[in-house]
Amino acid sequence: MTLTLPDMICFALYSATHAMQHVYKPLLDDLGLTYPQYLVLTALWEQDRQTVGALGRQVQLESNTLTPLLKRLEERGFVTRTRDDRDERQVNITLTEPGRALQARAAHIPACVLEKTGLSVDDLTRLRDQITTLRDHLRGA
Amino acid sequence: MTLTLPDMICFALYSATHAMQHVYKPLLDDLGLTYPQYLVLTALWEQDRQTVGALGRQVQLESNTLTPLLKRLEERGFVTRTRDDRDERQVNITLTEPGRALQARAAHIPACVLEKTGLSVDDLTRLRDQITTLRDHLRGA
DNA sequence: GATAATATAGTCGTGTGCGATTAAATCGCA
DNA sequence: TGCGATTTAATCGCACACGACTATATTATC
Repeated sequence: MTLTLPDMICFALYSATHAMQHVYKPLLDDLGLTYPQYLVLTALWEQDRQTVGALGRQVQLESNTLTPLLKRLEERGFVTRTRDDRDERQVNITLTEPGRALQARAAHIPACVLEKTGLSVDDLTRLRDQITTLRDHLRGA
Repeated sequence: MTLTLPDMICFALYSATHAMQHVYKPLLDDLGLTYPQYLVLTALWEQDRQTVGALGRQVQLESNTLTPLLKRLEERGFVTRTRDDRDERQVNITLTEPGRALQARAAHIPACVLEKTGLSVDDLTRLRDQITTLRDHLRGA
């Protein structure tokens, strides 16, 4: 049995993810951020000073992806990367003042995206929960 | 207002897409295919001999992504790339015999993935339709 | 029939993702 | 205390994605 692309839930996810990033693109361009960089900063705005590993568990990325991304954020002056004194294996990521200031400049983004979805907050919340449940099943949880 | 990652539907999509690709990975490794390559072949199994542009409209990718991907599929002997005689701007992508044979070797994949989702076919169908609707809204349809 | 506009693939540069591996620090346990 | 196992980032190589641009072919307009 072979399904066609429109029948496949994997393709629905794949193409919806790309469409979502396409909506974010112009909004993030104004801040000079890529989409994964925005996700990492969102985690840091919620909780500053996290290790690479802790950030990775939140955004679901490994150090092989995060390390170069974080170096780029450091080059742009949004975060600092410092070895932990107590455990030198770990690297602490801390927001700089410009990095913190981005939060205010990004505050309008969720409403812009919500409007583009054409769905109500309730519908989106339900859909988000279903997608999250699917993801957790796939991850073997 | 700033949402946390678990609240964001964009992150639900993003992380679910990665989890889905993680499930496909070992299944596709057996065939020597990447996930986007599998999507392109799915389109060709449904309808052989398509132009680069037609394939791109189905999998939602541009020629800058498709051309190198299709060259790799050609190198592996799964497709041929030939300029159209009537319109030399277009390149026709055609399955080879090994490329067609892959369809049978991939036939078990949908059932394997379905099982990993832990959801019923009905639930998945409903979820797929909701995600597709969201995608089409985001694309401005 | 010449030429501007459009369509189609392709090229290039940047930034992810990720499997495999490495280097260094810490931990566990005899 | 010493030493193997584990943890943590980082490195490397490959394959997407995609914006910007290019080259060529076709179409439209006069």
